[in-house]
Amino acid sequence: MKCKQTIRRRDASATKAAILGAARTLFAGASYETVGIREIAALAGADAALVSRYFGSKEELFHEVLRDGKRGADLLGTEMEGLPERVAAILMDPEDEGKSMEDILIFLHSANSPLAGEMVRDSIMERFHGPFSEAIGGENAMERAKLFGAMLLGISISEQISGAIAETPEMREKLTVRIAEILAKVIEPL
Amino acid sequence: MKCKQTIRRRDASATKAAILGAARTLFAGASYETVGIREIAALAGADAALVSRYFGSKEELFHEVLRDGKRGADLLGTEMEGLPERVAAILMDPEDEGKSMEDILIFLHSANSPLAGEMVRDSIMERFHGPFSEAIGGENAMERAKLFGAMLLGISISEQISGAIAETPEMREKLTVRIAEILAKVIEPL
DNA sequence: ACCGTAAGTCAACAGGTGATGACATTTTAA
DNA sequence: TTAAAATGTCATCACCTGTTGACTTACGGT
Repeated sequence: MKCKQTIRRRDASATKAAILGAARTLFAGASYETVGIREIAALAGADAALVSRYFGSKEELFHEVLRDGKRGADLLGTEMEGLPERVAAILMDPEDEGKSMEDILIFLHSANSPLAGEMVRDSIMERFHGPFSEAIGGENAMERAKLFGAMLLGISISEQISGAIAETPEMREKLTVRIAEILAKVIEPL
Repeated sequence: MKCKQTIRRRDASATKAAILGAARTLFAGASYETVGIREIAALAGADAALVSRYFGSKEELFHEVLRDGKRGADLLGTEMEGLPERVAAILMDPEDEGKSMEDILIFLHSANSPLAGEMVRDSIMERFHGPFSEAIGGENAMERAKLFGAMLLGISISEQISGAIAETPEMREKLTVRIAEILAKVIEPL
């Protein structure tokens, strides 16, 4: 009697979504080569064979994860007024745990992968640096956008690695203000 | 007639050093699992078997690479006067190509590895955040040191991924000043 | 010059990877 | 109800990984 506990009813699109979500989560935590198909399938509660079946290959699955991500502008908003404060608040939100910055973490972990690297670098340009430098506008917008991205990246990955920088709520508040100031300085025209 | 071009004379300590150097270079560019022993050996101009033989295992080799790295304080100096300017100059130096920040890149790429992650996180604390927060001193030194590290990390990895932010020498100069200002603000007491 | 030992090479291993095709089961439609 | 289509499972493949042992080659002391 073979009977594996199937949580959800047979539903191709639902399992496909579950796999995509699991892949997103895992790729945010480690590089393209480190994350295995079986691992993704396990987290999604599906069979490993379905990953290849539904997405064609691991590489295409990863591509789909990238396509599925939010654009930087969607996350941060295009309204420049109060942007540093908004972003700082997201970065320091203890509930968030880097979920808002998931795309950035995915970028980071696989940007140097021999197989997925080029894909990632294109995606960074198209989905982040591009729209964001447009939102900033003015002279040297791209340079300032890249610097801004570098800050987000640094803080996000640092928190993922070493845990939250701020431990107490008061410290968090102070740091939020500080980071907002820094980000404002980053965007400031050169 | 088996005759492989042996560049250097037979010298165990020299090959060991070559392997260590190659490993350092490659681990700065990709994660612990992504970099293969055969790849390391090829770059070092040695046989793959020697890697395991001389270092015991890939894990121990990686450990050695970490131990071999400079301490953050060595690289940046403990003299606080003019530190932001100095660091900014290193970050924007087009000749450097992230070589000074190699340790940081190594940290970054393998910090989330299931096998090497813990090792790396310990190393970050011991070799970077620790001495650096001591050098900064004052209240909330650790928090400011972590934020400082996050900036270095973000800029280094961003440059490695997308190439240099500044393309012209003038732009580079402007950005160096800007980054120095930012770093100064980061260190500033909370 | 020779021989022992250090240094390097090669082939093979066990285990893990992504991928695939045959099979089993559930769902849907007639 | 029953057959066909859709969905999920399993066993297996070829390849790649880190590691090891047996082998060959080169060096240095006598």
